[in-house]
This record gives sequence, structure tokens and C-alpha cells, in this order.
Amino acid sequence: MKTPKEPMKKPRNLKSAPDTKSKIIRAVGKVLAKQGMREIGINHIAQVAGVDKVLIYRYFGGLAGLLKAYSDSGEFWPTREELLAGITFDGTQAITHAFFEQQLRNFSAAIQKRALTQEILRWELIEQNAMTRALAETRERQTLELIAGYQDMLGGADIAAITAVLSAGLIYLTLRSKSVDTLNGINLKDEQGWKRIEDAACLLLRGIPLKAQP
Amino acid sequence: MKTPKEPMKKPRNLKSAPDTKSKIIRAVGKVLAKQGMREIGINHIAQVAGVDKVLIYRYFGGLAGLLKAYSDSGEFWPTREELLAGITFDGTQAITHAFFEQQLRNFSAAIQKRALTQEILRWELIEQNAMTRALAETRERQTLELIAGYQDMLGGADIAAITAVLSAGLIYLTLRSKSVDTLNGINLKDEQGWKRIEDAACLLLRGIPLKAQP
DNA sequence: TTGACATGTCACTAATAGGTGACATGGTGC
DNA sequence: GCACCATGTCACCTATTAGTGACATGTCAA
Repeated sequence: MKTPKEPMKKPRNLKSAPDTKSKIIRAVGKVLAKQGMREIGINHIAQVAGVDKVLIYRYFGGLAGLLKAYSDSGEFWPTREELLAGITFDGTQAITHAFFEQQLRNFSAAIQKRALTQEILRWELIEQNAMTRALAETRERQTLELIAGYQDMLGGADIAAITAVLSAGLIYLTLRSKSVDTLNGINLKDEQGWKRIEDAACLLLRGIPLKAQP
Repeated sequence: MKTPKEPMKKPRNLKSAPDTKSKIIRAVGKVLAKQGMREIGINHIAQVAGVDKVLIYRYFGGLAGLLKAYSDSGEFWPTREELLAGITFDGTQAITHAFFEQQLRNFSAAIQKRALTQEILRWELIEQNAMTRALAETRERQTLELIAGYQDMLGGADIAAITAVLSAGLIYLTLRSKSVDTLNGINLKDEQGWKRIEDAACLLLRGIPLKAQP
């Protein structure tokens, strides 16, 4: 038996629902970045947001709705511009291996700096929910758009599969780097080790046959 | 208030500790394979094993000890023989790209058929515990041994990094295939899609410079 | 035979999870 | 002024979690 508190100690701010909703959504990001998916739960989010959990049910219908709302709220994947940074390509030159190599290095850097994205990628491996599904779809669409333009610049190689293998490799090594220091004797926690990895990926890239220049 | 049961309904089998221990350890594998790491807990394991959870504390000291015991109990990683299956190599021939390609395909198949290993790999991305640490160490040692012999057969390429990238790619795509149907437009749930992936990886492999034959 | 020990059963605690019902309060439209 | 409704607070529920203490019973050694 608990002794009831004096009700209404804090006067609520009326008409503050949008503010409250945003506090809740931001709390999802906070928890995800700091503790990872394991700590995502109604009670914990409510506590971090400084909000009563009942409001999560009222405003988002529950955890699933909240996650969906969260996934609609931010930039979780490298943009096309980010991937093409440092590349001058006007569409008229012949495509070179260096063109792909730069994108690969940009991709690697982009993934590594997004701690939140890494958490979401981890989550996607464990379970499906409204959020992971929505994000995966968006990503799939963006990637397909990007690589569609490259297919006929190659000498018949399967650009989708090549991209899949290499980006998967970089993603996995990035995710793994949080929980382990070295893999195959490579230090995943310093720049030197990552240079080895990216260099290796670029070397592999050289196996792709490009279309002969016209 | 619960009504106390008649004590000792089931007569216990005396001297059955080894049997009980084994039941508990097997339960870890069962739960891991069927429900994944999320369901690994003292209560659940005890229930699946059909055993009182107190015995887990007594015999293994808790969850950590149990996981360590489990990790010592099985084959979770492809053996050297499995990787080299279908390859005839007596150490005297010059090494070829086909040699590496076959190993890559063997590795891909080996990972894909080990549902339990996949769960453990997922787990390693989420947390560290006695079990994941022990398994990762064993794996690291085996891999280093295997590739050490290859380094000087190559024309100066970083075999450790290349292996890391490609196997990481295959692992990630395998793990991802449980929760998603297509990635980059590739169907991860049928053989055709996996043929595209393995072919792409083999194509990449062709970028590695081999040592000129003497 | 007796006593120590290994094995196993059960009841219990404390913490935390997800989820719901009741209610106070203040702004808004009538 | 009055009734409605959005906002917010709180107390409660049931399930499940990890972990511990108490005790019954069969086996084995002395």
C-alpha cells in the first residue's frame, strides 16, 4: 500500500502536446544511442523523456507507433551527396575504378560516424518492427536508385551484388568494432586498421571489369 | 499466498547430475536456435531443460558460467577441412584464383547452414559475455592460422584484410537474410540470389594479384 | 547404523516490464 | 456560466525476471 502523493504537484503546461511528443521521440534517439536497442521500452523511454508513460500510449498508440514516428524523424542513412563527396563526375567521362573507390571510402566513413545508424543496423538483425521495416525500405529504394545508373557503365558485372557484398562487409566490420578490438589480426579500433580494410576493399574493386571506352 | 504443494511428487533420480548438466547445456542450444539470444535467461532455460533453476546456479554459478560451458561444448565454426572441401592442393602447385574462390563458396555454405552460429554472431554484435568472448577468441586463432600460410603466395596483397572484408560481407548478408527478403534487389531467401552474391564475391577476388609462378 | 553430502523441490523476495482505469485541471466553444 | 475535451498525474494490475533460503531424500563412507 502506497501513500498517495499530493496530486498535481507540477502544474502541467496546457497545449503542450507537440512539445511532449517531441520530447518522447528525442528520448528514443537518446536511449538508442547511449544504451542500444536492449533498453528500448515504454517505461525507460518515458523516464528518459521525463514524461508519464500513459502519454506514449495516448499519442503513439504504443511502442510500435512511437518507433514508426521516430523513424520518420531523422536522417539515418548517408545521402547521395555524402557518398559522392570529393568526386567530380559530369556523366560524360568514362567511369574509372577510382570513381567507385572514392564512394566506397565515403560510405565507410559515413557509416562509422553514425552511432545511431549502427544501433539501428544491429537492431535490424535481431528483430523486425515498424521502425526497422520503414528504415530498411527507404534505404533499399535509395540504394537501387543510386546503382541503377551504374549498371550499364560496367562490363556486364552485377553491380547490385557487388555493392551488396562490399557494403555488407564494411557494415559488419563497423558493427563488430564496437564489441571487439581485433579481427583477423586487424585493429578495428584505430585508423590504421581501417585503412587496411578500406585498401583491401578497394583492391577487390579492381577485379570489376569496366566498359571499354568508346 | 500459495498453497504449498505436496513435496517430492516426482522422485528425483539420484546421481544424475551429469545428466542434468547436459540437459541444461542442451537447452541453451535449443533456445538459441529457436528463439535467439533475446530469450536466453535463467528462468527460460530452466523451463526448457525441465529442471529447477536453482540447479543452474549450483552447477554453473549462474548464466555466465553456463554460457561458458555451452561454448566449450560444440562445433560452432567451419573447420579447416570444411573450408578446403573439393580442393586438391598439395602445396607444390602455384596458387590460383580458383583456389580462393572455392574456399569462399565453402565458407558461404558453411555459415548459411549453421543456424546456431548465426545466432551467436548476432549476439556478438549486441553484447559481450563469457560465451561470445570465448568463441570469438577461438575463431580468431583458427582464422589466423589458416591465412598465415597464404600471405606469401600473394603478390603483396593484405590477405588478412581481404579475408576480413569478404567474410564479413557474407556473414552480414547471411544474418540479414533472416529478417529481410531482398537487399539491393537481390533475393536473399533463394539460391539464385545467393549465387549472384557468391559470384560477385568471386569476381572481386579476381582483383587480387597473385605471385608470379617461378 | 549414523552422519555427511549431493541432488532436487519449492516458496519466497525484490525489481522491472507492459498496460489500464480513475481523476484533476485548465482551455475552448456554446 | 457551463459542458466538453485535451493534457497530464497517479495508483494499480498481472507477468516475468534474477536470485536466495529452507528443506526433503537417496547414496555413500565411516
